[in-house]
Amino acid sequence: MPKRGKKQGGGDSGEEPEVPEPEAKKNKKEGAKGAKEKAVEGPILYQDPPDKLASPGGKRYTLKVTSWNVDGLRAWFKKKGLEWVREEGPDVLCLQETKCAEKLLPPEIRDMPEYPHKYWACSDDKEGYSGVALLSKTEPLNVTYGIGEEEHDKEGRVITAEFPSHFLVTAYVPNAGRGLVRLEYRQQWDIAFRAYLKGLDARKPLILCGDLNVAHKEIDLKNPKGNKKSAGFTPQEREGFGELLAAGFLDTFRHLYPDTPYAYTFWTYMMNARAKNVGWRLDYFLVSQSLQGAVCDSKIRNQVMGSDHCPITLYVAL
Amino acid sequence: MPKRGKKQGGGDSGEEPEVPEPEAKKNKKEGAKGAKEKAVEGPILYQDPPDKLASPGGKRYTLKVTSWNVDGLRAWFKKKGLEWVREEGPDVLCLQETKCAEKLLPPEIRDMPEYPHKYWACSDDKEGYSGVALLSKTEPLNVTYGIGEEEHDKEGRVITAEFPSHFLVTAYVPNAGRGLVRLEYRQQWDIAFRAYLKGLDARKPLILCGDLNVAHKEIDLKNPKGNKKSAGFTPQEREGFGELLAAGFLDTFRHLYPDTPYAYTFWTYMMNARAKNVGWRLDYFLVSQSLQGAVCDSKIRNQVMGSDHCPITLYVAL
DNA sequence: CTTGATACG
DNA sequence: CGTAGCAAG
Repeated sequence: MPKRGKKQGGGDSGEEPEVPEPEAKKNKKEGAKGAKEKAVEGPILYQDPPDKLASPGGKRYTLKVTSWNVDGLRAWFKKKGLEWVREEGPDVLCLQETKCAEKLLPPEIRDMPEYPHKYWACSDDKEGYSGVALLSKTEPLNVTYGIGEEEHDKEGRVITAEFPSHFLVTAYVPNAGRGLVRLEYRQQWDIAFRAYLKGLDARKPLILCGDLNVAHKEIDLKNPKGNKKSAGFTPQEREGFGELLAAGFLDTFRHLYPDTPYAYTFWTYMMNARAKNVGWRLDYFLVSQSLQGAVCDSKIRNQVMGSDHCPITLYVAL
Repeated sequence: MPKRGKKQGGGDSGEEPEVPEPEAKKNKKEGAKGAKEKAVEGPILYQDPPDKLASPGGKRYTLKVTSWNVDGLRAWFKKKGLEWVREEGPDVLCLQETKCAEKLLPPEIRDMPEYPHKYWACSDDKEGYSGVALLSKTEPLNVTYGIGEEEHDKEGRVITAEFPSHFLVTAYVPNAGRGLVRLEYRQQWDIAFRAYLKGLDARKPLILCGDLNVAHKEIDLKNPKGNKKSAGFTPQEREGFGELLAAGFLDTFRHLYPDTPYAYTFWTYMMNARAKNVGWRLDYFLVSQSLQGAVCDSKIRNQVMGSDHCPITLYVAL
């Protein structure tokens, strides 16, 4: 294999073969030029609708959670990610792929007064790998790290905060890797993680957020055809996600917007994918079935820069 | 030892204890304020005098050579180093620390028409380490790589070009390393390299240029007191240089400017050393004694940016 | 501090 | 492409 080839051949995330798009004219075009057959289409963008702040039952939200895979907290911080968070003002902020030991955190976030309660997890072995964080305005009753299984808890991937009415879990699910080198492990993870969540759900309603590293259905990524063997869209990972839903959880965004395409939360930095909206929906808010009626909105802040993922925000009326 | 301390304690290059400087007022100061005892002195800069284009005997130069440790050719290229070279227009350009395999060279330099004759050396083992280059307007009679000793020729440190009237050797001498871990090897190198140069010199006059990784005397670095145990200013390295001169070579800059202080060619990127001119003279043009009368000038282009070393230029009338 | 190689995504 | 760590200077 080449050491640093520009292209790797088929299958990589972000590739976009020239498949004609069915709804090509839905979005903005340059002007109303008489479009010939091979007219150059603008990229198919996605505009998140205005936030709904009340539940279907008319109850105003009582909890706002933002989740963001920051792809390196220190770089994200330099790119003003935290300033956007201040404007968004969630009650709880969950971050994934922080890639930063606690002692190396920028003081501005380590000491951030808006979130007096901060919890950091990082990889035991590899410095600068993985890592998640949970910052809260109110103090949780209890906070735990990992999923209670030795072999899955070495990489700082899960934090669980217990609140009076619910659990909040943030996760950075293992990537299956280039060449799917870690797909087997990922399947083990999916089983263990699902069992963990079921256990929590049996005790209290649960909100799960984070980078689940899977696009569930074809609608959840730009190029499903070319990515059936890519990490994040293998049948195994998609089925894992299906089983999670079957275990009693709701994909809040897809529940509210069952047929909305082009709504992605991740774009590879390569090939200018983000400008072309060649993306994947990898970041989710899942909630216990019992919370279905409490969900006000599930947002994708896809205009917000600072990482190869965008932030997502959930409003719930608990 | 700390993993990433800001300071390492004494001995590192670039450190500047507050020794009162004898000629503190030689150079430009802010204004003519009545200077109190602890007045803040501006840094002691160095201004290279105008180029002398003729030899003491009145002969105009026939060869102009520029040498530059570029500290990574690709980064240097992005910083427009080559544009300065085009203005300088030497007949031969010698580069050290290219850190670049030939196949990864920027095409603009790989194909540069001004220098039809280009020679590249790089480290056999470690990619992106060491490496030198020699580019010439005229074609050498012969070009060789290394010094003819297996154990010293694995790191792409020497290129020798034979011209009708002289040899031109460019070298990147091994750094003795933090904690002097490679000082022993450096001493072996010095012996072997000196023998190599003597062999050439017995055949034809010789010009040696490059990063010799030693500051010869106290005048050749800003902080001699604090660096007696630092790589580049140990007694062993300084004596090695002395023996090279004793073998029949002339330090052209020091020959022309025997008492000029603050003339440096390297400044660590750390601690803002270059702005304060806390530097070292590590880059040299040495010539065979027989060429003494041919030397027109030996310049230090210390205003030129693009690396932690500045370029140097030699004019000779051969 | 800055370069480049490497791992990972 | 971009973020980390690392080795080297």
